[in-house]
Parts: sequence; structure tokens; C-alpha cells
Amino acid sequence: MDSDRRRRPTLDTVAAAVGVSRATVSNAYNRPDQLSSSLRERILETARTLGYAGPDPVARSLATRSSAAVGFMLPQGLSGAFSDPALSIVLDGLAQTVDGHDHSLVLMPGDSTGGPRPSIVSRAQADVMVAYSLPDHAPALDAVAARGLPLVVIDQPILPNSARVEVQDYTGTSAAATHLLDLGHTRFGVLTFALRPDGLEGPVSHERRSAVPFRVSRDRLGGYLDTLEKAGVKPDNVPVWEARGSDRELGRLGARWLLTRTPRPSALLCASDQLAFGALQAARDLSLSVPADVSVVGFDDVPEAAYSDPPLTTVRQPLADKGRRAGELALKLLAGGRPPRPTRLGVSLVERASTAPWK
Amino acid sequence: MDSDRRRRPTLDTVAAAVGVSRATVSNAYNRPDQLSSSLRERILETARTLGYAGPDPVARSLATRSSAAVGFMLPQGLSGAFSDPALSIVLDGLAQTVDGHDHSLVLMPGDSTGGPRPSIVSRAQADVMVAYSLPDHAPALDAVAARGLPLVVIDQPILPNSARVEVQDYTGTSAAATHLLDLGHTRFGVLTFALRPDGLEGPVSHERRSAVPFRVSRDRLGGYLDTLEKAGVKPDNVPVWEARGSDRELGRLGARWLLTRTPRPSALLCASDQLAFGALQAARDLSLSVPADVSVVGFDDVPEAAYSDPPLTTVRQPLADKGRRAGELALKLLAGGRPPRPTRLGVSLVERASTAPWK
DNA sequence: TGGCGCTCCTGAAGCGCTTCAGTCATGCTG
DNA sequence: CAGCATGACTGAAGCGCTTCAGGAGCGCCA
Repeated sequence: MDSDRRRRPTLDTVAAAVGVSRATVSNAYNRPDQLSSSLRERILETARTLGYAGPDPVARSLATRSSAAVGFMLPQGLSGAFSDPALSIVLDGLAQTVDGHDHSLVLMPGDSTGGPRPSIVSRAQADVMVAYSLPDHAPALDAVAARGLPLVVIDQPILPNSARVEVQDYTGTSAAATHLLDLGHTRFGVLTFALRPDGLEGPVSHERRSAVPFRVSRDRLGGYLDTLEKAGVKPDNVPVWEARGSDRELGRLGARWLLTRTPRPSALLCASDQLAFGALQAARDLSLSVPADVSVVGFDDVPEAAYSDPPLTTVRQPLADKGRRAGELALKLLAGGRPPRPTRLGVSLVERASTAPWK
Repeated sequence: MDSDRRRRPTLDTVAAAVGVSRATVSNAYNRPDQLSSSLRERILETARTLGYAGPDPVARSLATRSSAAVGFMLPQGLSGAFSDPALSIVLDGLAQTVDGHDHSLVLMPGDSTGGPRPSIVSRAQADVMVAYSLPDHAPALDAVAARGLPLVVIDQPILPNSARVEVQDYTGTSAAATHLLDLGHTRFGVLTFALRPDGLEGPVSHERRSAVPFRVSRDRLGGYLDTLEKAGVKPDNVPVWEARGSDRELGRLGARWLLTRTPRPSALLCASDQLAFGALQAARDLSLSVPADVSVVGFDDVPEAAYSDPPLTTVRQPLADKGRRAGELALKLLAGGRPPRPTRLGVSLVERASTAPWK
């Protein structure tokens, strides 16, 4: 208590101790060229002995009207979110970019609304927000708008006045479906992550497939189903399982269901690599061989996809780039730039050993 | 540019518009009981039409001398950090606790020094810091001390005046080693994550085993080796592989090396489940059967350990509790509490199918 | 009717810092 | 030596908010 109560030294404390003005001490920290280096040394030295650790970040932010932080909004809680390495990679790219410019990162995990609580967003000390894969109309987005903060959106629908970076999800899954069709497959199963933020899980009904608020889920699912349909495979004949999230165990569960339909699908189209890994596992559980008995494709091309058993055919998206690009956009908006036209990152199909021609 | 320049409304703007004092508007947001609800409604309504999104968080923090945020310091970059689900789970527990009290989370990823850069720490807008598994003497810790911020340490050595939550790492690995000895094993290999923050990887020399700055690595390794030694297994006869991080692929690499020593170990002692999963994979690669040809133990008991193939014998630590407890401690320190005595969470050996008697 | 206790609202003093327009020597130029 | 640029430092005005000691008005009781 006692030592807590002894108020911490401030700029003034140091200024008084050295016998200079407060402005000078401030300059010692922020504009070394504004004072003689001898005086600067003296000031820093005094600060040290007084236990002054530099300008208070909050006061500094108020005065400069910039908190040097970017807020990162997630669609769900942290443990769910990070079970998919794709997010880690994106976030890492973002963090590095932002960190390189001495900005910090404020994490805002989501809840059942599919995004952080608005009150959290309104109070976050950040001067630009990044929305990662939030559902359409997440309340958090309104809160950002209300504050008038610049926004960069990753994997999300068009929002007025925001910067955007996204990936050709539809194109990607469409290519994967085509690949499988070319291999002669005719019976498919689709394994997707959440279509809506309501936490449901299970086979996806016809109506649930429409009006999907998560753009990414919508596009990936659409890319699969539309392409199959064009090739004459009726969507109604394609069982779709919706997992609560994108993780291996949930994927295994869903794949088990898909692989026990009759007729059994000869190809599983997954919305992410994690789900696909789960599918590989499920196949193993059922003593099915991949790709002899069933082909599996994923999406993301996380590092592990190259090493899984068998190595996974998947759609590659440039995850680290995505994060870096989002970081750059955030910094640019911070610097007062207008939101540039959306960055659309390309994808490409990486054929490995989890897919094979159907007999 | 134009609309950006139109300065945002402030408390005063609203106060003037409604014709009340600024204090009253402030009360409308923070102390509803201090004004008539009709006036409050009028104020909120006016604020809405003016586009005022509530008190500015930074100014608020300055005035209240509290930024309502907890800083989380990591030993490494985000992508590395999150490849281990253990961290996600801990962080999730922390985030939920903290979020429940309307505090936000500032993430500070580490670099090659084994922690965030001190300048980042000095400028972070947080009023309590949580250190997660930083190495001894990380510069970031000095920065925290310099600012006089309360600190809670997870998995880290004693630091003066800090709250602490840790786990019985030594006890845990010791129990695992005992389990294997009881099963009749005599040839062991150890697979650990980073012993030092220098990014090296490979077989661990004798001198590198001493003075390990990561407490967790030190204790887990110690628990394994000491216990084996007590049973008559010379440490020098136990090959140890150090992986750069705790992820599956790195584990696979290390395990491959361990499993190709002669004589081949009949039991692999891993410092984490991720590494153990990698070891299972490596065994599969080498057509070794687990546990017939080689037993494997992990540490953490992440959810997947129950579902791996085979299910993993591992040391359970209460990950979510760890995070929650850290969150509670952070909040407590924030409220002015003294650091209580360290919380030491128990561990227990969970025997599953990845270990078996040695013939 | 005077006094008391409410409820509702205000004035003003900060919170700790940045920044900008100066002030004041000092040295240099012509 | 006047004139002027230059370098080194300062004063003071904010940044947008919270909070606390009051003050005004009002109903109520004795």
C-alpha cells in the first residue's frame, strides 16, 4: 500500500529536479534534436535515478490523439479461434507489420454474437480496427462505425469506407471441385465450418445453406456446390456437415458422419485444412484408405498440409501476406490515407496425395 | 480528408447541445443514478444524433488513471506461439476472465530476446502485465519493473513483488518417467522445446542442459532426467533433442532423430503434447508401432490427446484454470491487492494407449 | 415558517503529456 | 557594429475526460 501510494514521478518531477521546463524533458524523450545532448543526458540520468520510466503512454496518447494500437476483432473466443493455425499465421503477419511501426495489438475476442461485444469495442484503446472474418452485421462493426474509427476488413463483405483484404475463396473451392470432377468423382460430401454464429453443428438443411452471414463460409461452400451443380451434381444429393469451428476434432466428427452416408461419398470437400485433417483421421478410423477409398481436399495450405498422412491436396492462400497486407492497410489508414481498392489475394490448387482418380 | 477533419464531437459538444454541464453528460454515461432518467435519455439521444459514441477511452483512462487493459507478453512471435494449443487455452481462460470485467487484452509478441521489445512494453497501454513463459532475465521484465506495473507471471521463476501461477512441471515429468520405468523401459529419448531463446535446434549437448533460462523447459527436462538417473539411467545415455518450438512438425523432426539412434529408445519423453504428436507421426513414418515398438508420453493433456492415434499418455495440467487464475490475479493486483502467495496447480498422469510395458 | 435533507446539477481542478509560438543569447556576416 | 540567422530552451494552451465539493430548488416536518 505504502509504496503504491507514493505517486509515480512525472515529467514535472524530472523537470523540477533538473531545473528545466517540462517541455524540455518531453523533448529529451521525443525530439532529441531540440536540446543539447549534454542536457539530454543529464535529464535521462536524473529520470533514471528518480525512477521515471518515460512519458506515460496514456497521457501521451491523449496529447497526440493517437494510441498507437490496432484493434483486432475475432469472431469467437480465443481457444476456438486459435485452434486453426491459419489465424495464427495471419495474425502473426499483422503483428509483425504493426510491431515494426511500434504499434501494439489489442485483441478483442468474440462471443456468441459472432464478434466482440460492442461495449468492448467502444472502449478499446486503438485507433484503427481490423475485423477478422466477422459475420455480416456483427454488432461490433456498428460500434466501430459509431466511433468513426478506420476499419480494415479481412475476409468479410463490403462495408462502406473500409479497407479490405480478401481471398478468392469461391474461385479456390471451385477449382478444387473441378479437380475432383476431372478425376471422375461423382459422389461428394462437404465439410464446412460455421455458417452462422449460432453455435449449431450437424447436417446442413437446405434453408440453412442460404443467407449465410459468414462470407467466407458462404463463398467456399458456394464454390463447391455451384461447381458441382454445373457439372450435373444436384446440391440436394451432396450432404453438407457444418462444424462449429475449424478444428481437427470437429472435422473428424463431421467426416465420420459424411463417410457413413449411403452411398458413401468418394470425395470430401473441406472448407479448411484443419477440417480436412480431421477427415483424414476419420477415414483412418473407418479403415478407409485415402485416396484409394476416398479423396480429400482442404483449403488454406497450412504448413502441415505438406506433411500430413497423406499430404493434403488443398487450395493455397497466402496467409502471412494476408496479415501483412492488413497491417499495412491499417497503418496507411492511420496515416490518414483513404481506403484503397480492396486487395484480393490469389489462390492456387496444390495437388498432393490426398486426391486420386475415382475408379 | 474533409470528413476526417471535421473534429469529432466531445463531451462538451453534447453538453452545449443539450444545455447542461459537461459533468452531467459524463454522469449520464458513468453514473446514471446521478441524474434524472429523463435528462439522461435526452442526453443520450442528443449524443446519438450528434454522432458522439461515448467518452473517449484514452481521455477516460487518463482521468481515471486506469486503462482497463491487461498486457500479455509472449516469449515469441504469434505464429510460433499459437502452434501450441496449450497457449490458446490458457489465453482463452485469461481473456474470458478479463473480458468479463470489461478489460481488454494487449498482446505483446516476443522476438529473439525471448520476450517483447522493452520499448513496446514501456509504451503499452495496460495497467497490469502478464508474462507467459518468458525466459529468466528477459529485458521485457525489466521494462515492466521500471514502469512499476503489477506483474503476474505464468510459468516463470520467482520475481520480486509479482503474483505467480505455475504448475508442478517437475513433479509431472518425474511421474511420467516413473511410469515408464515401472513399465520396464530402459532406453529413453527426450524431446523438449526451446531451452534457450536463441533459436537453436538439434541434439542437446551436456553443457547446454545446464543453466536453462526457460524455467518450464528446465523443470520438465529435469523431472525426466533426474528421475531416470535415480533409477540408474545415466543422463549421458539419454539422447535429448531440442526443438525450436512446441509444434507437431518440429516434434516429428526431433523424434525421427531420436528413433534412429542406436540403440533405439523404447520410450520417448516429450515436453509437450504437440511434440508427442509429432513423435507419433515420426514413429508411423518409420513404421514403428506405438506402443508396441516405442512408448510415447506427452505433457499438457490438450483435448486432442484423448483422440490421437493412439490416444496419448500424458501429464495433465489444468490449462484453462491457469489462464483464469492468472486473470483473477491480474484483476486483483489492479484493485490494489498485494501479490498473494504463488498459485501452484497440480498435475496428474493420464495413462492412455501410447505407453505399454517393455518386453 | 424556519430548518433539514433530498435530488439534481454545476464549476473547476486536475490527469500527464505534446506542441507551437516565442524569448534570449550567441555567433556570424558584411 | 548593426543586422540577422541559428540553436537552446520556455510558457501556456490544450487533448477529452472524471470527480468532488458545493449550490439551487423543493417538499416535508415540527
